[in-house]
Amino acid sequence: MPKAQAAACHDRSAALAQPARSAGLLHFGQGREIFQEGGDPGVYFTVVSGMVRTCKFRADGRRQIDGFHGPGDVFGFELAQAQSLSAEAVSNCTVASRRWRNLGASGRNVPHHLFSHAMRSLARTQAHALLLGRRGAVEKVAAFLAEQAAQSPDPALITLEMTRQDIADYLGLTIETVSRTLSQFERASLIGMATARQVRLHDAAALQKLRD
Amino acid sequence: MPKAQAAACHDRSAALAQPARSAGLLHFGQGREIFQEGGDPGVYFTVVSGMVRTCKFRADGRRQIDGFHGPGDVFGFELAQAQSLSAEAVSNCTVASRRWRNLGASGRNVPHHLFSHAMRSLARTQAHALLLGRRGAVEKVAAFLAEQAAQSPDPALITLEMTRQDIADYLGLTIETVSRTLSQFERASLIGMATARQVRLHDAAALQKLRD
DNA sequence: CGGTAGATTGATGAGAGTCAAGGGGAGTGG
DNA sequence: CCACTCCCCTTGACTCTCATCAATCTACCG
Repeated sequence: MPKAQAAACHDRSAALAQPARSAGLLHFGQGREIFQEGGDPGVYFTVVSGMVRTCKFRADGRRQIDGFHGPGDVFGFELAQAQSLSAEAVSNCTVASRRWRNLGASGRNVPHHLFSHAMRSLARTQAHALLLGRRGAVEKVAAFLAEQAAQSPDPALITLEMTRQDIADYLGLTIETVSRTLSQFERASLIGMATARQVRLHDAAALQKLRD
Repeated sequence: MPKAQAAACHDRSAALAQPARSAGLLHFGQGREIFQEGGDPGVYFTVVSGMVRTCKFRADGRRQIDGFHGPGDVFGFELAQAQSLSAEAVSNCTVASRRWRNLGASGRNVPHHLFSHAMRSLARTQAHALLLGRRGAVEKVAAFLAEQAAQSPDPALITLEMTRQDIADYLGLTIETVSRTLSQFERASLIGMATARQVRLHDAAALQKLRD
């Protein structure tokens, strides 16, 4: 089965160590697993520093990334659902875990911030579904760059914390297609890449057009 | 532009009539618009009978369907976000509208049922994103059939209320590919189609495997 | 100075999109 | 009751994009 190769690229057995615990904050080294499918549904997390990915593993070993989460972002809400995702550290990162009671159908009210987190997760996931619905690698990669630029301190300079494989699994493409599309953008002078992880947007307007 | 053709297939100008109002319940004829992007964010809806689709229209006229909603399902929560979707009646349907205050950051608690709706919308959207991330028409269509079967009174007999175009826009495929894939399933005796809208699952286990 | 993981590039083929031409089925009107 | 029409669906032929397989290339680290 040819797809087994891709699975090996992000073998989960590589991430087994226990995180350091310090005043409710958890630290994870790059690639470490933060929680896995079927974890404790009574907690959720906030990213303090670094970047986290939430993902789903298929039966055939293929991986699909649900989202990238930077400082301030909340993740792990999905645990309340049957939908179980796992989470891993894209880079060295610190996350804060919070316990909460899922009140079930108890009829009690819910703290506003929890509702707010749910709504933001919903918006994020809808945007992702919209992205995945696009046909064409160009549209997807352009949309991805725009998304990253929006979260960057300097919207013209993106520092990608994730690998090409991560991007591919997020966009529903292969690593080669992502790479080729970025090269294509560079040849067209839409972007410049000092290193593979440093992307400068030369023509944001043109990229905007490519998004759709 | 070749894609303009597809846009004409679901021209929104065809749906302009006002719905009948009766005790908070709204009735919509097939194809009618229930709300459009940028509508009143202070209401959400529950399907009483029939089926509703929520969708997004792109600049080039292409349509992407966010979800299908049957009796009991809640939709329109997205209105609270910048993410605006529109909603249309797939079949003749009745929906109940409810008003709610989006409390913003007021710090007050939120009624539990609202939170519950948000979480279910989140789960639904995540499942859809997972579906769209699949590569291959076979996987997508098989997953779609499984999804429909799960909501059907008889899990072995699906009555599709939506057109092939709806299905295609939901799966990120073309109408031809959806049609061909269903025909392929039928030739393989995985399903049987008395009419184009009546699908009998002959081999649910095999379809399950195709989902991946 | 290797060694390794990540990234790029090329060649090739499978699969989905596109364009185009028919087949029903349901409703309408004669 | 039949003919007509419109819309939806299906099927075929062809094109093109992207996945796949394979070979480097680069940067980083021991």
